[in-house]
Amino acid sequence: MKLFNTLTQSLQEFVPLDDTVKIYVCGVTPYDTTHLGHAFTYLTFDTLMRYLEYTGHKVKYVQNVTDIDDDVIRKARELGMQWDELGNREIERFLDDTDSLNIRRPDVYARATDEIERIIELAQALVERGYAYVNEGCVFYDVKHDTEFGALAQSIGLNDYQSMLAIANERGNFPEDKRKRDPLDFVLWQAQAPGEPAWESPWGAGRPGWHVECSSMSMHYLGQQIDIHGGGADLTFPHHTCEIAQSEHYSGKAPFVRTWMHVGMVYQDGEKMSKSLGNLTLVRNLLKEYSADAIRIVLQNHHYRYPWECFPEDLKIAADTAQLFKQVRELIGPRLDGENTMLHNRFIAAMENDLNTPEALQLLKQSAREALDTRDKNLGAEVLRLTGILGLTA
RNA sequence: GGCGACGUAGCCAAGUGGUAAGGCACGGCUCUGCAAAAGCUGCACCAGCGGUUCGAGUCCGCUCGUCGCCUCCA
Repeated sequence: MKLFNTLTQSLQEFVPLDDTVKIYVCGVTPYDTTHLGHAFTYLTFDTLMRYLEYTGHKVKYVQNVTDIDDDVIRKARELGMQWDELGNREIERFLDDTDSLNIRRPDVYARATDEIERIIELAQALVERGYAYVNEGCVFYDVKHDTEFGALAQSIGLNDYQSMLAIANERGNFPEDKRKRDPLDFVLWQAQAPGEPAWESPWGAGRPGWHVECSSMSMHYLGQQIDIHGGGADLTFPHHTCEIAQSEHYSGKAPFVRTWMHVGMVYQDGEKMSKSLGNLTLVRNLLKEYSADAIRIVLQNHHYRYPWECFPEDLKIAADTAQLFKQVRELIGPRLDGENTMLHNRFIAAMENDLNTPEALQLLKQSAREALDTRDKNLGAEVLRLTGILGLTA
């Protein structure tokens, strides 16, 4: 199978390190509802996992939830809730929403707050090795000390350390700057602010920074080098760039991740769907009108790497496609006895080409129509078997 | 500003050097008592200019336009 690696900006033959494929995907910060963009990201990895299993791989899939973070604390205050109360509620909602879309849960759903001890250990090790420093109860990653910092950022156009530094300096208006040696430095551990939740550490009470939890959890649950690390394209920089720096200088092993996969953003009203703009299509609202299959089809009709906008018409078309597969089911019945090698091979070829689900679905739609026209039960059975790999339930 | 991506019919979109898929919308036809549904059918100077080539939507350069990233973000 060929997958596009963001780091090298090229399609590469995917070969797992050992007999279990290790996948880590950055999850949500649980302070708001699940929208179509989240669904696109997590459906992509659901589909990948199903396909890898179909082709005979064992898969271990870890997804994190950053349940302690500035946004969670802020939103909880706005709502007059405890931060963990809000987090628990939103985690439940997120899992409900993705369950409703028939997105399989990861093997490990890991919380940042369960990771505190190991995060501290990681931060401490980076201090000892000179990649991080302590100031006023905070620990910062020392970007200047790390000559390799930014390779992933470079892949999306931030060409080198110097330019990142120059840009950051231009806008040096961050309150943290006084405690940091360099504006690009990022927090591994931050000292407790009044009224905020905190954990004990060698540097006093505090809580983890944003990027460090994923390094820690990925290495803890999957090992120091993994096959695939994924997430939304907006995480490429700084989040994943920082993860590489932390992880590789902690473990002394590179690459931390063999294939970086980034999912394109979903748009609404011509702009990126985002919580701050409020232009959201919520999964739970869509589910009132459309089936899980229809929503999966809308998403899988787009290749995971490219941004797209969802129009109401696309949902109707997807609903028709879902209906088409149901008609095939009526023709075939519950047992899938026949097969069609030609369709099977073309489907596999599409999926092997960087998980090209739009092409795969196109093949299935054409074949479904043909099977209904000619009452070809072998072809129909093959269609249903393959829609099953895509996680459809017709 | 730096860097990156993209620009194919009204809309979505395939296409990775060899006569431009498909879908939606729209028009015509068939079938219908009418309509719907269904079926058939029609519908593209590939943003512009230049270059490489026997041949370019596809490769190279420039121009124009749209968008993204640059410590909120799936």
